[in-house]
Amino acid sequence: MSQEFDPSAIEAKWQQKWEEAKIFEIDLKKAKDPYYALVMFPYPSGDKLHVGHWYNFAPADSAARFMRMKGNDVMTPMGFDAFGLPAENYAIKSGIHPDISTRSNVQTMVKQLKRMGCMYDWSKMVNTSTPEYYRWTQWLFLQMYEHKIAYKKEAPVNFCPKCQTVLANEQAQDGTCERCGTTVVQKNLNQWFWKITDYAQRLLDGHKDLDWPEKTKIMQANWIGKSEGAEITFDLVGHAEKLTVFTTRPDTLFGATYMVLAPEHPLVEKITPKDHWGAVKAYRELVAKKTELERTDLAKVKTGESTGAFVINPATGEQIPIWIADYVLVTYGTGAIMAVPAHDERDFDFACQFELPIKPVIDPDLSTSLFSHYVYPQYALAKAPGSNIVGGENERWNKECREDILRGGKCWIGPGRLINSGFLNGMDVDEAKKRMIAWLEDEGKGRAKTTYRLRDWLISRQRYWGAPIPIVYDPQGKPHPVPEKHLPWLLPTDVAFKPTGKSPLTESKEFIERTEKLFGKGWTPEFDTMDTFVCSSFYYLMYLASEGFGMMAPHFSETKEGKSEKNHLIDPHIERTWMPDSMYIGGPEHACMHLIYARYVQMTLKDFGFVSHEEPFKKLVHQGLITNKGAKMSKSKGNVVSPDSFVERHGSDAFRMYLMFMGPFTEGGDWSDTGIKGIDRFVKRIHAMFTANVNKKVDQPDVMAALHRTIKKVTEDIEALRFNTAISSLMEFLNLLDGEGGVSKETAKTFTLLLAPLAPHLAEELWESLGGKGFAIEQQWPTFDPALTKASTHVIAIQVNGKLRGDIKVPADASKEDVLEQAKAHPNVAKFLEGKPPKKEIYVTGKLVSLVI
RNA sequence: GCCGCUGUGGUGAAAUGGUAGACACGGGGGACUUAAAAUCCCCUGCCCCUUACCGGGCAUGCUGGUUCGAUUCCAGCCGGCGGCACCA
Repeated sequence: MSQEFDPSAIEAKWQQKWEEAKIFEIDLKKAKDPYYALVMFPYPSGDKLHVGHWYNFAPADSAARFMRMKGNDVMTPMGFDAFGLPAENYAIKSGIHPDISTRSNVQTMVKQLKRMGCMYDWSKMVNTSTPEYYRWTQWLFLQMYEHKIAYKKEAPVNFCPKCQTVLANEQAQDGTCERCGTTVVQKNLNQWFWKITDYAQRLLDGHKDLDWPEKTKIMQANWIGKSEGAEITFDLVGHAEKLTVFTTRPDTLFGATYMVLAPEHPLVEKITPKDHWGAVKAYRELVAKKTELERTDLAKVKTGESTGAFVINPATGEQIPIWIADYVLVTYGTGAIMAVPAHDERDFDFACQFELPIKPVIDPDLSTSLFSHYVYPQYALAKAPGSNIVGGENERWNKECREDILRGGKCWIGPGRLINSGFLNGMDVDEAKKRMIAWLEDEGKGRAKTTYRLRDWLISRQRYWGAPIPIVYDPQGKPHPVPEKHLPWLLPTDVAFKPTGKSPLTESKEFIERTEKLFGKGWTPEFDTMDTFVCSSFYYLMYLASEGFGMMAPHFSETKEGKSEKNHLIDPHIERTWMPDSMYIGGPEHACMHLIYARYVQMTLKDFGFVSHEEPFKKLVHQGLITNKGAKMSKSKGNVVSPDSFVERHGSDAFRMYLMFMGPFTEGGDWSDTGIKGIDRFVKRIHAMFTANVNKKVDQPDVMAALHRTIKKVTEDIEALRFNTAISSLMEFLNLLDGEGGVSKETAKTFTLLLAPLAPHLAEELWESLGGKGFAIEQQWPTFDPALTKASTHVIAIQVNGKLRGDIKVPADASKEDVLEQAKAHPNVAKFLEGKPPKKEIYVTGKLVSLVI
């Protein structure tokens, strides 16, 4: 019957034909309907491509092929995020230079990717570790420097004393070194930052125009962490200096009974009197020794120390004590808080621990009078109308509070009305916030203030395998940018990979000599390299920067005719045509890193005038995660599944269809190869049907109706990336043809085109054998005739009181009356009607009758 | 703790207010074969009635609600996954 079917041979044949015809190479300037289909570029790991990559790339390719057949000029590029730690760690272990291992990994992965048969435009490939690429990473740094976005300040790094290396946060996760288990220490280094915080509001505002998963936008919004509140200034007792705090609850100022500074706060030394200094210093040292994990452990008891200093609460005029405690973070707000223990859980815990006064200022009970006989149900405090709990009663109050903790009491953080709060009394929380801010502004003691959790981007890495920061220091240590004409500022190669505790580039003689030769004696280069997230923050532009600009034009850094010409990243016309990217597909793990950095860099480039759009990625989709035995695939767990043997056995078409058929693209799942057989059979049956059984002149009307329904379903499903159901509807149609014993040539060709995005090689082979002209991928996507999708008869389900009691077959144009009549006449239905007329009769056209008795 | 997602046969799943389990895998039975593989055909959620046909009941994590009708919408609870986590 069917001739020998050899997917490997077919796939190799068509991959070669596609390449020879260069049909996937896009002329960026001539595109009329540009569609930029982008996937997150991979890291060229020694693990090669695994099924997770396939699960990302293959369906993305199917979607891109579909868009091409719909008539778009589709550009879908591929590249490598090639700088980074794994190659360097491998070099430390093996002595093999990262450039060599990276190039070899890239080569292997390109080969594997080509075996997939995706329609990548390889002429536009990028590799972030090549000088042609990283000259632009450095150019970006210079732009940031010129626009005062790049700045230097001291910041701690994780350092492993045993390995003598700086560790990324992910490598130091539970406070110990990932590799040797040694306790990680914090070291302060002078490092480069990019001011991303200036863009916090724009990063939030931009979300509204993005077709992104809501989940991802929420994650970013939480990461940016906008808080609105007030900054309040407190006068210190006996000092000229003032203490400023940030609070989201200015309404509770009357309830602020003490202050807390972060242990690292600079005022601590100035305000602590001698008799408290010993204890304060000891506490600071204790905190400094704690690991990040110990410090952020929520289960632990709160610790702290009194400074012996006081401030004046501007609302009450009372003196309140200043403490230091490590539950206050020096990195957020002003590094200091006003503590309102009655209405903040952390302050409440702390106050109970150290017996500090707790003064309620919010009455949670909105339904009863302001002067209810107790303040909180939890506290069960007797309270006379109008009395002030704190005044003169601190001792008793604390005692009862502590008893209450033993009973599981808590503070009140919800809404309510203000009490014990002078001019705020009786107001609700929102109103009181506004009134308090207005009062503070009038008094010159505070103002409305918005704070973000987002921190500036630390881009310095004390690592070798990254783009060198293009900065040199004069003999006085003042930084100067490396002029653009010296880009790429090459990564030196005379470096051994033995960790010394310093940035590896400090070992390079060539690097230091080069700097002195160009800039003068005593000048030194910046020895740190850039975070790899910098490299990946603009790579989507570099794919487009191929003609006369960007990567292919290093000469652009030269001056022409003595004029100083500005370096441009990208041809403005191409940028306007192709950006923002039409579809971006990649993993959700990048929600708060790459996907924020790329948006930020795009915004800065727009501000500098190099691009025309504020947002790089208009539509974003996350593919699901493929796990193995419930765990994320990783080399260290030894559970990485290689696609190669499956591809060899079943072919790329079958393997990619299997991945798509497994379930919804965005959901992923646990890896299992049971079921690949089903797709294997499907592929073989398709081949048999459309080579040996194209034996009909015309197809029956019901076959034609099914065909048009299939076109409709497959079109809508691929558009929505529902590849699993697209494939199952093709299976259903093939099952129907099997029943018919054959198919017409016209229908065979249409089916072949429907298959083309999903099984591209097989589709080409069938297209050729059916006598189609050109490539299948170059054909118009089939359209359906809505009139033909309609069936001539309907099966109507009949429900009595919501339960299915039978069904009837009626012509599609049957009237409601006829259908109801027939439904009631159905013997099993009549049995349940018991001869009585139904109370209610509902007819859903073409589908169902519902009778109520 | 907070935020988000998720829960359906032995398995992957489908159906987003209208016949729950499409399409597959696996399993059982049969055909072909010396045999196996491959291929093809039939059966396959659980329970009850029945020789059989025809029927009936239960079932989408749990408990309620809205509706003629709920896997789908609403409320509360339980389990799983992911993110953030002393952010004032």
